Amino acid sequence: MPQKREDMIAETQAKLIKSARESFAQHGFAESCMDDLTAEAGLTRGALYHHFGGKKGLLKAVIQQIEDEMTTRLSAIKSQAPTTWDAFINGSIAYLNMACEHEIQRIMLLDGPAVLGDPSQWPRKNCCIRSTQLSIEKLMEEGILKEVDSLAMARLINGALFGASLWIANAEDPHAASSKAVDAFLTLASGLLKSN
Amino acid sequence: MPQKREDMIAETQAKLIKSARESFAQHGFAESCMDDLTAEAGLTRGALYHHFGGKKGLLKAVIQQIEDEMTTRLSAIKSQAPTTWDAFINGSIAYLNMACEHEIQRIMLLDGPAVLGDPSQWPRKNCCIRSTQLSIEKLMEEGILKEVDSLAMARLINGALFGASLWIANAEDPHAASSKAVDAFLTLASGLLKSN
DNA sequence: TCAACTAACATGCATTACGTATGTAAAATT
DNA sequence: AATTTTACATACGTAATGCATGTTAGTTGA
Repeated sequence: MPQKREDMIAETQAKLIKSARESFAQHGFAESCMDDLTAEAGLTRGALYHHFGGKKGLLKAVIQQIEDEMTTRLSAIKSQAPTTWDAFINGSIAYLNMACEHEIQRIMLLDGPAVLGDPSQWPRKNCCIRSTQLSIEKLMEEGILKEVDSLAMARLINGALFGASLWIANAEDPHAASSKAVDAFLTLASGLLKSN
Repeated sequence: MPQKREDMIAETQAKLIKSARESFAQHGFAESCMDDLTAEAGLTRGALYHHFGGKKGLLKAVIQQIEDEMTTRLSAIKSQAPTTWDAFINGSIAYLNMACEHEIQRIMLLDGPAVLGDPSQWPRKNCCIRSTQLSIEKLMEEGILKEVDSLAMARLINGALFGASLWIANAEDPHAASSKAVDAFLTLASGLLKSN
């Protein structure tokens, strides 16, 4: 029985993205070879060029997938928090932890910006920053936070967590570093509160 | 008259670094071609491999030079500040502004970490982070700041400023964005103060 | 249902950039 | 002055990219 075209396409793309994700995470974008990567998926470079237009296009697709997963994980955590402030803090810590994961750090935080530029101009427009921004706006509406530009603050905070994650991932004792980073972040975040 | 060998070497290396700096800043590391780059310096790839061992080695040298310049600029600004807190704030804002400069953003903040990994393990060990860390330690000694891990906090802060710089550099109105970022940063930094 | 078409890939080739091995000339050493 | 070192240039092999061109399988219209 002949296979549906749509399904074949989706399957092919999924295989390529999966392969690319593994290769990019393991070797980095620059050192990943398209021949190896596609062979791993049981395909050739022809399929890659057809569906994604090239290596950068494939990276975009991989990033899109990872961003979707991060968004899902983040919103699950934030939705469990009792207060908006807790959601903000727990979400931030969750983001910090995710940023320490090798795959995310390598693809999303190192290669992504270097190859594709400013994350806010990516396909999914970097939903992690948006998530932070929305928390901040909600907290300001609730009158808990000082008045600031929410986007600017979200950028600062996400950047801070990224900086910390780079440190943690390369520390001799990542666990200890992580705990210090969380402490420091809580201190820093207290600057946002009207009263503390 | 024969030229001193040491001087010739220094001159050759300086020419290569200068060329590389321009090329890396303009085209990015990955898109920079070693043949073009060395030709621009009036040399060939042979000289490059001899002195720097390869493309990454040259990037290291370029980063080293830029870091030295940033350190000089930063310490000049910090030394003019009347108080330790002012030095910290002015230094941070100066770092933010430098991070918006195209050359620094491209080479130090995007390509550098992607190609060479964690900045704290670079030749100059990222003196900008150290500078921030020293300010924080001094402020804690003066009893102005809450007690935190100074290195963790320095990482958070430098990361925050980097995140903001990426935003500013890609904003429609960079000037307005910069001013918002500075405001937001001052708010955030107030979290460090014991009393505010 | 069968012909015409389209799209999903594979294959082959040209280009280009990298890295190294070797060559050479000038300076340093003896 | 002879020898050795070293700062480069040159030449070549290799590998990865991107495109141009196949080929085969699905899809569509009569």
